[in-house]
Amino acid sequence: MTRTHDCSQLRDTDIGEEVVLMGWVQYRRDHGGVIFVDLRDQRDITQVVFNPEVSTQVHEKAQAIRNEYVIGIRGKVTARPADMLNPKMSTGAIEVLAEELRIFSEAKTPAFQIEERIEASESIRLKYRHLDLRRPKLKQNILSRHKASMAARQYLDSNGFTDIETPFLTKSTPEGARDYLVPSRVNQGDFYALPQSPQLFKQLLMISGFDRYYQIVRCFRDEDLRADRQPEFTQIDMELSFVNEQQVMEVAEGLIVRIFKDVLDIDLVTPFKQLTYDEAIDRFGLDRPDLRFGLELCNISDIVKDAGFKVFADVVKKGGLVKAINAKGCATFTRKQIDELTDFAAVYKAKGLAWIKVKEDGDWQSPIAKFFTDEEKDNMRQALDMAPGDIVFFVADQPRITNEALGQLRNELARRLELIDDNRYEFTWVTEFPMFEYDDIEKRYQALHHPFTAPMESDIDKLESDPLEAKSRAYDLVLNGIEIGGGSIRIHSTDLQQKVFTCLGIGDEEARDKFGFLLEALESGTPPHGGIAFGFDRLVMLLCQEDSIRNVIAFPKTQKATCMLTDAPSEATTEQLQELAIRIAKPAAATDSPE
RNA sequence: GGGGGUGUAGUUCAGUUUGGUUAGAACGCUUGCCUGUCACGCAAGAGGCCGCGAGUUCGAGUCUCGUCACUCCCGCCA
Repeated sequence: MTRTHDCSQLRDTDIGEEVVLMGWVQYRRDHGGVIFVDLRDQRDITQVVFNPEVSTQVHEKAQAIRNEYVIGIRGKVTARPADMLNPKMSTGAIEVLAEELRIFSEAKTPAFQIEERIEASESIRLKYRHLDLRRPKLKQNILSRHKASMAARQYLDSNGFTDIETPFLTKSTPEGARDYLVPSRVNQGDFYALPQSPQLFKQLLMISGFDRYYQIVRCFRDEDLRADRQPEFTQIDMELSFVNEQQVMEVAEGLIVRIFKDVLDIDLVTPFKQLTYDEAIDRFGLDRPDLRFGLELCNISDIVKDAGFKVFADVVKKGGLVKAINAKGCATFTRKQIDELTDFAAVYKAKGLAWIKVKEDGDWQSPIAKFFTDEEKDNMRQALDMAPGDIVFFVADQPRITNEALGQLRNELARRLELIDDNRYEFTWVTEFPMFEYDDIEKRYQALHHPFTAPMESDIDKLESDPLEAKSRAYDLVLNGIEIGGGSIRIHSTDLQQKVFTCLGIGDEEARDKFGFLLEALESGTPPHGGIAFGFDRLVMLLCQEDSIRNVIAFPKTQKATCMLTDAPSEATTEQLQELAIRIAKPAAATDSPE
């Protein structure tokens, strides 16, 4: 028996033809006489009919069929009776009258039904991933992912990029995320690290003279998971020589345009918007603004710096920020809703959420209204465009907290007020990031992007004089409030690289030890270069309108980084550990021996 | 590491507020009937460690404490 067609192909033009179809049984409908089977394969569903008038033997055999059995049938394509067409099926004009049946494989009753409309909990779906992948949504997501991947490869190939693989077993780096370690048997006691990204290798490739590199590559970070974070994830990674920021962004935009065209048939308009980091923070509070709605933040620090309301005035005096959002027409918010929003802001460390409702007569209803002079009120009214029916929310705190809390509140308000159009795609670049931020816990500067990002030329002097003011040549691409990619122009001189290491508190010795190979390579003739990496899973998630990257990864991990299908990770055998010279020393609390 | 949510039949859930005697529904499953269904229909039936462990109580799915799993978020992570 040889398959002649798949379950998506047959139409009324095929009537009379003898065909062989193979697939899974979606439904069996036994009418006592005639039996209908909806036969499903990857591509679609075709109805098969077992009629005792055609063959009593085959009909009898078909009675044993159950859902998810894998069968093959040979038969004639026939027209359905005129009033029995099924317009819901692409193959609904025909059916195949079975003359021969093979049951390739029986199937246990599945843990959940292979149907879109049937809900199943995430843990069940993960445990039986092979079944979930049979269902339309997940299957479509995986196919979209493939389309996106093919679009990227074709675009990059036709733009002169070379796909070059880089090692997975590589060297641990001190900056950035926690590494996944792999013990070395040949070199007992030593460990490889799985790459957090191929960053250094792609820079080395530029130094090698491959002037346009790309890779769709797995990356590994041993950090806690989120809906949009898995321990292993995929990047579209690229690097170019002899380019500046604008050139990288242009190529990257072309890539995104191509992917949206091929996957969704959407024509995006380029160039994308560009915001500086400072402007993004000022207007939206976050470095990944969602531009699908307004509700911009307003800095009223100057207006309230001398106000009788000490909470505001003191914050400004200590170098903090007072900012506000006007939720137009939302003065109807109840006390309960305001409390919920206050709790929401508290998650981001805001100590409070002040508010002012503007009543219909223009008067303010607010616990804090009495603290302001008429002039301050007028200024606020003007700055915030306050009209009857509005409610304004305020956060006063250190700049970071004010911006983060109010920026997140902005997103939350938009969700609650349903201001977000799910079918819109608002891209923006965010540029001119700071080089460093200060880590209060480790008492040192940390690279906002990574240690190989070049500073803006005009800011090189600030590396020593005022590191926090130095801006970098980094850029992020943000789509609907989600960072989907980021990159930078890199440092291509040893001197500058060493200066940046110094800022980061990486001494000469440590630099030689950890990055010696890079410093060595930089001295061997390095082209100016830069690149970008896209979070492929996140991108596909957005293309598929999913809210978790687990739904676009064939075999994802749980929030505790386990695989419910294979039960990984699991213990190693004593022999394995001996070969690696590893002894397990779990904390005493983990043993369950009685006291 | 911290906070929230969920956990009851194969699956999705109700029941938990206010403890009470036999834990329900839908879908699925099994069997029988049915020659035009397409989420077929009709009839009958099977199916429960109420996540796990302690405790309170005459009595716990329900209350308390602990614990485990899944999930969302903060921290962490670009």
